[in-house]
Amino acid sequence: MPELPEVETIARAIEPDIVGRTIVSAEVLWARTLATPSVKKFKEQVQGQKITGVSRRAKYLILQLEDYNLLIHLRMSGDLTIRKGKIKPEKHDRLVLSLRSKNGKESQLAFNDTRKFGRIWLTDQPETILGKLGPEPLEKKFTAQWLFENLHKKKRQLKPLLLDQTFLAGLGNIYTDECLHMAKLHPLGLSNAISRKQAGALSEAIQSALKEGIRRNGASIDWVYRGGEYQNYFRVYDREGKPCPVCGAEIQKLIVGQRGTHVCPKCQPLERK
DNA sequence: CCTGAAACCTGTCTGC
DNA sequence: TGCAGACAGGTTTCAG
Repeated sequence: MPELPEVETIARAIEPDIVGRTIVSAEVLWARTLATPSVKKFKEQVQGQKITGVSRRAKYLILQLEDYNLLIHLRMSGDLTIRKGKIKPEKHDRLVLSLRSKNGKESQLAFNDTRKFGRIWLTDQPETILGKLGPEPLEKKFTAQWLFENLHKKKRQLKPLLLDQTFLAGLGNIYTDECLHMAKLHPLGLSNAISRKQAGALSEAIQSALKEGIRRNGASIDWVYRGGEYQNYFRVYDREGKPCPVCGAEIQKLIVGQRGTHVCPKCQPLERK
């Protein structure tokens, strides 16, 4: 499910329900969910910590605790939900934090992750994990100029490069297809062949696709539903065989960097190779 | 440096 | 109906 707009949506949704609460205990139902530290240390260290803030960097959710940061990466199928009271874990719950508010109300923050790819880190050195990420596409460091210069430092296929979180942070398979279509660029185009004008169009497209995703509370597909609506506005993603909203040509599906990739053959021509 | 393949997992859908 | 195979929003690691 989660790319930048979905993670942002979840961060905003859970923030009011968890900030100010104290973690009473932790239940770890799938040990490998914990990237660091060990289950034993995790339980000891997290217990008694008050949650002081919630934020997002790239696709990581960050729960700020008094003495640590709790980093959560949802990967393919992870989700976070708040449950009131004391209840049994649900199917596919991998880690559950029991919380208590000032007035003694109990609730739980559950990390549910069907495919078990998600990871959680408890650390006082978040930079060791977040430090290698590229810029946030919605922050001021990310400009048309920055994008042009950095695309030209590499000679890589556009789509895999945009998916590379050390290059730019937050895009995933859906939003990359959408923004390449908006910018009329082919996913297999080479990064160093992009003109200034194309880089400008791409930077605009990236920001507008992500902002639209956030505005619509992300995309909800399959079994994960958060009330997001962006899936109803896909231009190319998951629309193989359907008409391009711009020119009416049939959307084609191909594989790029092992990922299903959707393009309009007319709007996004591939110039040679 | 760049690309592609495989691995990590479970569930759903498609085609025979 | 059953079953094999493909595929799914992400990332890491390895081979060439």
